[in-house]
Amino acid sequence: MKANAPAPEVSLAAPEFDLALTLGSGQVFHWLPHGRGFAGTIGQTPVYVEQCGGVLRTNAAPALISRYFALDHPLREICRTFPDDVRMENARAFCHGLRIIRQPAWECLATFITSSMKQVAHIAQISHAIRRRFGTPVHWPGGPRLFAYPAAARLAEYADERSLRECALGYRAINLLKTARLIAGGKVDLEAIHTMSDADARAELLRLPGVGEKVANCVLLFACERVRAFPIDVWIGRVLRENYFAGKAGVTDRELREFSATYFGEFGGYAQQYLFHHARSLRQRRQRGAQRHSTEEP
DNA sequence: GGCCAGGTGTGTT
DNA sequence: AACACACATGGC
Repeated sequence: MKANAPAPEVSLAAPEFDLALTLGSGQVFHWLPHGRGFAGTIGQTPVYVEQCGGVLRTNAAPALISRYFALDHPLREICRTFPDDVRMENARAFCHGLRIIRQPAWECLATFITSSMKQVAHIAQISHAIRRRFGTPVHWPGGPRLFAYPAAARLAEYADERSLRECALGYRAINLLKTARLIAGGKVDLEAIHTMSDADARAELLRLPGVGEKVANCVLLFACERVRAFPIDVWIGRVLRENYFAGKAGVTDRELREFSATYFGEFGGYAQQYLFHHARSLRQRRQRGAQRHSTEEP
């Protein structure tokens, strides 16, 4: 485990940041625990990064690290914009230091196309399977083999539905393949959405097979800096219904969308991520508690 | 072994 | 616009 962790060559200040929390919050899926930190890729670059208090140590360029982990986001001010209610306050306290990172758009899009009706752990498995099979191996000297996420053009050329199903994509395989072809063929320009309005960028993403409201919002939030984008999945749906609609029956998806678009403010995407991670962590805690309880029985 | 998972596409009222 | 339903796979 500790073998092959490179001597971190660079340090950079990272106040108001929790690396492990950020990487474990379900916005990115390929980072692996390594040495005292994590190993992964940022685009084509193999990266090792570890946190020691308010400092990050890494073998990569500080500018690359700083941009990817969004260390420039004014996190304290962002959290101040959250609405003042009990659930939000608990999530904010629990997620102190969690940042919305800047992922490469294609790998974010592709990963979330594979995410529907999948648990977080399984999304990570699929990401690694696709990287191993179609991605470029990269590594630092003496380090473990890491794989960059294959570009859309690479999947369009080398993958087919069968090989993607072998990566455990199931029925999502054809969607990823068709989307890769649309982007590789220039029918949809992922770069162009960065300069569009939120609404236009969302509409453009919705043209892609396997991309609905939820996945489009994930891409806008995690790859396009649209910090207001508010993905609503089963977890967030439950949080909203239970905490902001008093568990009332018959609340429609449309009502949830309209409520969340305004109530959580200009950094709604951040609020959403805090609520999401908090809710998932609470369940894990409950499950471990229940497990411990059941194993206490004779 | 049934239930659930960071949903989407399709077809029907 | 709202709803029902199918869709693969793995963890618990």
